[in-house]
Amino acid sequence: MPRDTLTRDQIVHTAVALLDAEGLEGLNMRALGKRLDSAATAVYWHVKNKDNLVLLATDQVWGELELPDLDAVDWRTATTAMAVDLYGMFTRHPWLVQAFAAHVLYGEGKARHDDHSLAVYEAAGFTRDQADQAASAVFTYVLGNAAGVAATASLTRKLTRDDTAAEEQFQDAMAKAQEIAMRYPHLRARLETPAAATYAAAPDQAFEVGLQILLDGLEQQVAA
Amino acid sequence: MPRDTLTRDQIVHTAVALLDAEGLEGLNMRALGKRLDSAATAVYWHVKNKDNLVLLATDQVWGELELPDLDAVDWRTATTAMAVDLYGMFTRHPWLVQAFAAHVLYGEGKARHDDHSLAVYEAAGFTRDQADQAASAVFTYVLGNAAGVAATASLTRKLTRDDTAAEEQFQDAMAKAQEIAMRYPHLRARLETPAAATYAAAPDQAFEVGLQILLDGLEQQVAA
DNA sequence: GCAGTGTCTTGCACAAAGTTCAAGATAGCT
DNA sequence: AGCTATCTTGAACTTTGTGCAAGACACTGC
Repeated sequence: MPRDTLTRDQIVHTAVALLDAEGLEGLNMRALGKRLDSAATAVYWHVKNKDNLVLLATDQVWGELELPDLDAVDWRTATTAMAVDLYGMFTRHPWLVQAFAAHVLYGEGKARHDDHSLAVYEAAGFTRDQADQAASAVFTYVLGNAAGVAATASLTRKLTRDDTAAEEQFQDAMAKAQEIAMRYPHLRARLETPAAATYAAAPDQAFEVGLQILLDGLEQQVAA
Repeated sequence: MPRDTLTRDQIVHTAVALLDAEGLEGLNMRALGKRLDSAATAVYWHVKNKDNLVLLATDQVWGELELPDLDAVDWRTATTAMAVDLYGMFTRHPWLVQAFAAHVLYGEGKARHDDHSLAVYEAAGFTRDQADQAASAVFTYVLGNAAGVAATASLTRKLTRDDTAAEEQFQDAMAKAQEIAMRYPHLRARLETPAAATYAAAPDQAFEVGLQILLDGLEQQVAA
């Protein structure tokens, strides 16, 4: 064993931690080096470049997912569990969404997840095309939700860090948003009612309800 | 009129063009300056910073959307049209997705769109909460689809530009992806059949079918 | 016509960040 | 003990965002 040498695994792990804490634009090689107690450039021996590092981090994170037992539960329970789990992954690692929008990321983790999805749908009586469609639609829906979460996370990070200037900029944006919303009748109605905080304030709940609606649609399809 | 001065509008327009052509990471102030035939830093007189510029570009692009006449068509036709239009916007400007995942973007354009969505659903008999939920779910679904499109667009750009190194890297990734897929039975089955090109090759079609499924779910909800 | 002022543009410069490279350090092998 | 393969380091180059001071231009009032 060479002295106290870096590992690719250790680097990826640290990168994930950094990404979680600082977001995609907060990841930089020098900061990573500092966390690893090594020169920034030492990383380049183990990893081709930054893009590649993000890709490895993505693969790593997919490993967190648990796949439900196919025989133990009905398909809606199973797909709901998978979708919620996926959503959780994105929530824990908001930078993932940006990574997904920026590069085509297909690796072991996604393959494992997709395969299991397809298995669930096919076991439930979906044709192969229907299963494809269902898996794709659900993943897409989760990803879309995750984008909202990621945006919010980025904002939150900015606000908790340099509360000096960012705070008032935020207040400004909020005020402007409100002013805009007031000019549109349906949005206005929502602002003017106590129950205003419906879905905007509870993205997780909106996600789950929407998911069930989507699954309703899928169920209807397979029943026909 | 001062000589040949820059306009904020002109800058934003050019920025959109550059973003469309080069993607989010292809937008830089010096390139923008070159397109505008001015110094890169001249932009800073009209725009606070790069983030702000992207935000303005986003607003600009929302203006492209057409809103269907509420009385002319039934709600499914209307929402389908809106969703497809939205999807088109994301397809034409893939960088939008990344922008949406990176910042909370709420402006005139989104407000206008949201308001009209809500109007459609409420006119169709959805309760207010149901309308909220429906609008959110559909937008989210479109955004998720757009993420896939954006990723592909970024890849395509990379491939058409420096075909030298990127090409073989791409082939490499494809080969690896295939190798992975072969280890998972359901994915493998899809690779081994002529009909393999189902949804992976036709994202637009998958989008529309999935959208209808989601709308089925929503319809069921309002009928109950 | 001319000085003055407000509006915009430019060039310079700096800092942050990705990446390369040559040189150094270390562990194991002979 | 020396050689080599494996890593680490520091310096350096490049790209990119952005601040700043100085300049250029048009329009005003005299």
